Amino acid sequence: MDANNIPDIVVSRLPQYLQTLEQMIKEGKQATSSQELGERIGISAAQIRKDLSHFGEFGKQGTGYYIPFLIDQLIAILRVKQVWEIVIVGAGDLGHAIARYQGFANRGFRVSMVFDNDPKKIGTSIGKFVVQDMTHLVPVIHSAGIKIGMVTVPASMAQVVAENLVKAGVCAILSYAPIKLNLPPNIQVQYIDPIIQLQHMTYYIC
Amino acid sequence: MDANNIPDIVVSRLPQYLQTLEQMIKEGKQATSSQELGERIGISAAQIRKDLSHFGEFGKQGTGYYIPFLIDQLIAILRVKQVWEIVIVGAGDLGHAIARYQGFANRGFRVSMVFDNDPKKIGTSIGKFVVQDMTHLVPVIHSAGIKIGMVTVPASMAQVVAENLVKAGVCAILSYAPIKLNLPPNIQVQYIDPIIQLQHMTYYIC
DNA sequence: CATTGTGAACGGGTTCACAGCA
DNA sequence: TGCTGTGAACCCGTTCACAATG
Repeated sequence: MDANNIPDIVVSRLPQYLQTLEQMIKEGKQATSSQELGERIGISAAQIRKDLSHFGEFGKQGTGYYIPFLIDQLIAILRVKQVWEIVIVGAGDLGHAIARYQGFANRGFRVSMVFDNDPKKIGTSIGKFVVQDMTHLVPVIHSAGIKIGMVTVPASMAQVVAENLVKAGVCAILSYAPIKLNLPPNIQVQYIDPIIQLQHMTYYIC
Repeated sequence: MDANNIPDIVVSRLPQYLQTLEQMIKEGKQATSSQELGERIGISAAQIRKDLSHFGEFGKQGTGYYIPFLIDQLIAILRVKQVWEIVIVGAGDLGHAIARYQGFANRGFRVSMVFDNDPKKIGTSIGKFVVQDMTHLVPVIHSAGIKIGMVTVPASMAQVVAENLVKAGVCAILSYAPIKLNLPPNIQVQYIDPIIQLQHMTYYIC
């Protein structure tokens, strides 16, 4: 069990483990093995054992892993024991879809606010949210203490929006805009761009 | 320049290169170097040169790369010279958002059809599409010759939907459902699950 | 003279294989 | 007996460093 130099690629697999284990619980399973989990996810059993060993000893020889316990450990490691509030910037189709998505609950997140700069959208309702004016973004988010932002504005606005989120104290950004954001190194950034993934697949296709 | 054993991780970077190069063109740039491109994307210059060298010699010593030429080569390598038709299964909020997204054009893709199994949705319009009955999914997609599908149905339906897409001749699937799909190995599958990416970030956050 | 393309060196993540334990 | 945790071996992608060249 290392102290604190865990490879990022290991961390990136933990949410997958968590997702699959929660699926197993839904199916009524109580226990599993590194082999079973590996087959299900599509990686080797040794990989899973080695990954988990960075954080502790969660299994029992001869028995495997008790799923509720392992889930609990992963939730603690990934720091999703608490529920993180999320702000969405961009109330277009995509922002709408995310704001209304029911899948955040029970996985550690909750959408709390939605912003846009379009006067036609400001003040309108999306589910239980009222779209707020982006002009007030920095102070509002700051005083709410929200640390995670999702960017669903057009590419041309994404950089400015991201910078404002950082000013507001946000330190993790998930961007749907197809451009690289330039932000301080202490800010976590991840991207979702379906076209990048589609182009990856067309290289191999048929 | 290898024949055909290019590491998948290399392929996965090509769409990023393409995206950044297209951005550069928009900014009026005509030429670049591995160093400049690398700084922009956040990877080393050697990495970029080595990656590209798998496919050919696209640069000039002392000069760098002529951007329009490199873009053209990448488009050919990724097989997005043609426009790929896409079918969306699931006409919920997310399916709506994707169907109406204007960003596919010029990047090699076009949404062609939308399906759902909800009688209330079948027959309604989303932009220029009429939502079709999922019951007819297999023959309709098959005869249209569509090879790429996007799955935007609830997790509980995703596996069945994906299997139907495969039956219909689809060989690349981009799934937004938070479960691992079990499909034949010759089918390309990619996933988009924002929560997985959020949990990855919360490990490091603040 | 700046920058590419590339063989060689390096490094770190993955796999192996087995001791240890329930 | 079955399966974990882990040091060691292995492998493969990244970086280095430089000859080649427009």
